[in-house]
Amino acid sequence: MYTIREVSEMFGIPATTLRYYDKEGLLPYVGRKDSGYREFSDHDIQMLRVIECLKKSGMSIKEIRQFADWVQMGDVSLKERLEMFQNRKRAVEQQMEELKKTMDLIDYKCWYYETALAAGTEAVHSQNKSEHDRTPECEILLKQ
Amino acid sequence: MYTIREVSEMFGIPATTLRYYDKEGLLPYVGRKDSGYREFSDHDIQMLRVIECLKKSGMSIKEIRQFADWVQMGDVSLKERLEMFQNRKRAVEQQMEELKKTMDLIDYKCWYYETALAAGTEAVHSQNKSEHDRTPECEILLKQ
DNA sequence: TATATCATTGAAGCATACTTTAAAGTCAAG
DNA sequence: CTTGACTTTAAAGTATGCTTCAATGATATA
Repeated sequence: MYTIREVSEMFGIPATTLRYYDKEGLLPYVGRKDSGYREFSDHDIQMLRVIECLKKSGMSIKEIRQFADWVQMGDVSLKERLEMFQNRKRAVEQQMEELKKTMDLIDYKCWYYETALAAGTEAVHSQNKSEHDRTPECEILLKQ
Repeated sequence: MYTIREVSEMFGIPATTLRYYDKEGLLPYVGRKDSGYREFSDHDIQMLRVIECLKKSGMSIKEIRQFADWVQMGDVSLKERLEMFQNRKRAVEQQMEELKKTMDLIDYKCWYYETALAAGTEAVHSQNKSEHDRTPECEILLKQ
């Protein structure tokens, strides 16, 4: 069993945020001591790991709450939960594709500014179009 | 030259958002007709592509505005702009690593719910720990 | 047992990135 | 030359995800 502060430090999430998640129904199994203090179990730690994962996959608090509700419903919601993770898989695959394209443009811009800096002026990229003959992929990049 | 509507449809960005970007200083070169209507040039289209890229790399409007300011300053800011894109490169590399870890947990959860659904109950994953002997990577996943 | 640190709550506040509204002017087809 | 669709603005509003506040109670250590 862990205090809210221990969990906070474990995840690098502010205690206020953990209380917010609890209030929003994302942590339905967090227990309480007689004093009213929250008691986080290993199960709650697991749940938090999944919450972090779902957040990184692009889900909103509301959508994660739906998942938490399904968890509470037990085996009747197994299908929904499977479908949710399958959808998340697709979403993350798309995000990865997007990031690759983003990286391509960034790589081009790094090259663009490296050569411009070496030349002392950005004009090297507009004055003679011949550079594109040497690096045709840049044109493709800029057209996408 | 393009109207705001044409650019909006070109990028799938609402015209209101384009006006917002303009107001925030992200599109410093957008011209105007005599009527006051915005005129987007190919240069502005390029800028928008870069803005989209920087957004996807995790930059805020404020930070992108800084970049737009550097662009306006000309060659004196070449170093800053190069460093910015180099930083973006690192940021996107980190995001990719994060996404991979996220995907690992999602893949585990897909397997978890596929087998649970096949068994008709989630209990297959708690009743006999022997499953972990067959799939030790799952333990690693859950511990990370 | 004092006291510093930690926890609780509901409610209000905040930052970001838009989005909507309202009133007014422009454009283009018939 | 009208009419309907498009554009302009400033300002207010919205959604999301926290974060802060203020008042109050719990815990731990010297």
